[in-house]
Amino acid sequence: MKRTPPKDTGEESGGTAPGGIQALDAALSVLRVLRSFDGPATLSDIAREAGMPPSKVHRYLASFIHAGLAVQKERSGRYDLGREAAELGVAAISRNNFVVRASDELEELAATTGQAALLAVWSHNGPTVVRMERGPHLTTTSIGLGSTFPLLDSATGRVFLSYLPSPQLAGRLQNELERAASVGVSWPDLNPNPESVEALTTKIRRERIAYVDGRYIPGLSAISSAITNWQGEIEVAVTLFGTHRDLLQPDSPARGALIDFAARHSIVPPAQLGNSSGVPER
Amino acid sequence: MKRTPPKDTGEESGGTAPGGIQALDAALSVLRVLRSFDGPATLSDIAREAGMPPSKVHRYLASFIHAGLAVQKERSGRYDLGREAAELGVAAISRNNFVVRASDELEELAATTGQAALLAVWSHNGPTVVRMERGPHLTTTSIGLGSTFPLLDSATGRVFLSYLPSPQLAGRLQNELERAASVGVSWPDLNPNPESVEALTTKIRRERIAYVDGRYIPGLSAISSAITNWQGEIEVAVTLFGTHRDLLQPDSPARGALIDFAARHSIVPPAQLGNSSGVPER
DNA sequence: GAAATTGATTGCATAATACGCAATAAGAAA
DNA sequence: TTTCTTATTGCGTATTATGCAATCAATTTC
Repeated sequence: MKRTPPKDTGEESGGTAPGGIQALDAALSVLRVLRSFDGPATLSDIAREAGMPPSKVHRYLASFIHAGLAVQKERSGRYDLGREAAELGVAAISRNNFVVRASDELEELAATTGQAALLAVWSHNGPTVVRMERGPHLTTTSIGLGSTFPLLDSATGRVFLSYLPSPQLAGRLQNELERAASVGVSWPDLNPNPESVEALTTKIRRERIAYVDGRYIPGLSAISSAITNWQGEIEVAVTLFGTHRDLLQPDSPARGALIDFAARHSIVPPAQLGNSSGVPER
Repeated sequence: MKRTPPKDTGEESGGTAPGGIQALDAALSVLRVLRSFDGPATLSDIAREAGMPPSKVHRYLASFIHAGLAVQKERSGRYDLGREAAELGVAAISRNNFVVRASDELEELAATTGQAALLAVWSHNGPTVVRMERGPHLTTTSIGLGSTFPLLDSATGRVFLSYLPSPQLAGRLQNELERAASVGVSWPDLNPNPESVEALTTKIRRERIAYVDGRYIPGLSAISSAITNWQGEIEVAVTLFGTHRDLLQPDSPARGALIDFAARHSIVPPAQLGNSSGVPER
């Protein structure tokens, strides 16, 4: 009796793990499906979404229930995440440090993109560099640990501009807008007024990438992306910079790698918890 | 060649699930072991704790890594919980009605009290921040999503100290008591010994408010209260914090608002169902 | 209320793979 | 550089996960 061949549909969990256990891979894809529902789900819903026969899914769910990761509601018969899922997750949250985890892989990001890379967090002085990898080509730069950036005139600053709640930004943004207006500065993609700032930040959040069309530091190009938490707030900005303007091209490999890096280090919010849009109210 | 018979040692995960999948049961017991470490662990540590051969555990970990539930640190080779575990946890928390309802009104609490506000749930690493509102005045803080707190030296920790059953607290409390005693630390309202802890927790449960007389973080004051379920067990701690020490005054409006908030989000246990005092047996 | 339909759960034969064990590779210590 | 320790991988086979059908349970229809 032949087993059905593996489905060729693009599975987000990406099929089987080399050196892993196939049954476990399949089971974990079921757990992921269970997680992706907004709330309790029927066996047939789960099986349909997982692309598996209900009897197979039922056995996986039996084990998840036994382990406390899932529960079956008595009245409706629906399955939901169990207490152990919360405990596992909160343990993971308590061990998650966005800066440390991004730092662990920053060297590799710099190496594969061929750019210098930095991490910045928000501080009293604005976006502040907390970690930096020089990468293969960077020779000299004044940017180093502790460097800060303006909000409007740097890729990193624009990322914070796009994700921080207004109260945190207010004074600093106001100062920069006034300064730019008083010396008649504007950018191809930004005029120093609130409407233009709003349009730019909407674009940055949509595209998950920021840059400055023009130059912050002569001879340097930079792109930046946000690592966000489950409230949709920015935790760290990841920035690539180097001397080649092709870094700014929409199809540059580094750009894709950066967006991917930031996404891999972000924790996506579920629909219900707080900000359903994933973006702080502005 | 016979497979080794199942270990007769009392496995907390309770062996195999009727109607489940044995490999999955075993793998999930490994995941539970990984969770139980305070941080990254070596393969041999995990295998020893799980009572399994390292090669078997390695294969399970390969699948967990593939699914994003675990990561292996490049430098140390140690294994830790991954991003998918965190996202699973956030999803599971978002199905906890106590957390969801408190989250829905957290922003308002922060606004009306003028303080930053946070929600913390218990994890293996202690009280862990799962939700946070910065409020009108907080600009920078090292407290963020995923932050954990000590039991004795934080308002949030003291709330959990007052409501969690002793077995859950035992190791962590013991460590903190020993550490405080060894460096000669004490607080105006707490000496590092069990009797003093008992008196403090009784007071906290009576008043439904906890704070630290002294400072956990210099310049920050915090008060915390428990949201409890129908069995009188703590589900979430709600904490207000800010830079003004008047937050700690017994007549401060924020204090009253916090106690009211927690009470409104708690379920009063029915008097006829056991614990009429609403306190878990200690 | 009975019959039909739908969804959940379980039994069973067997194809598939999880497993133990040993070998190999990689990393750390001397 | 050598030795020791830990992590990872190969492989034969014993074990079990699986597909399919049957059974059970719940819901819907008449």
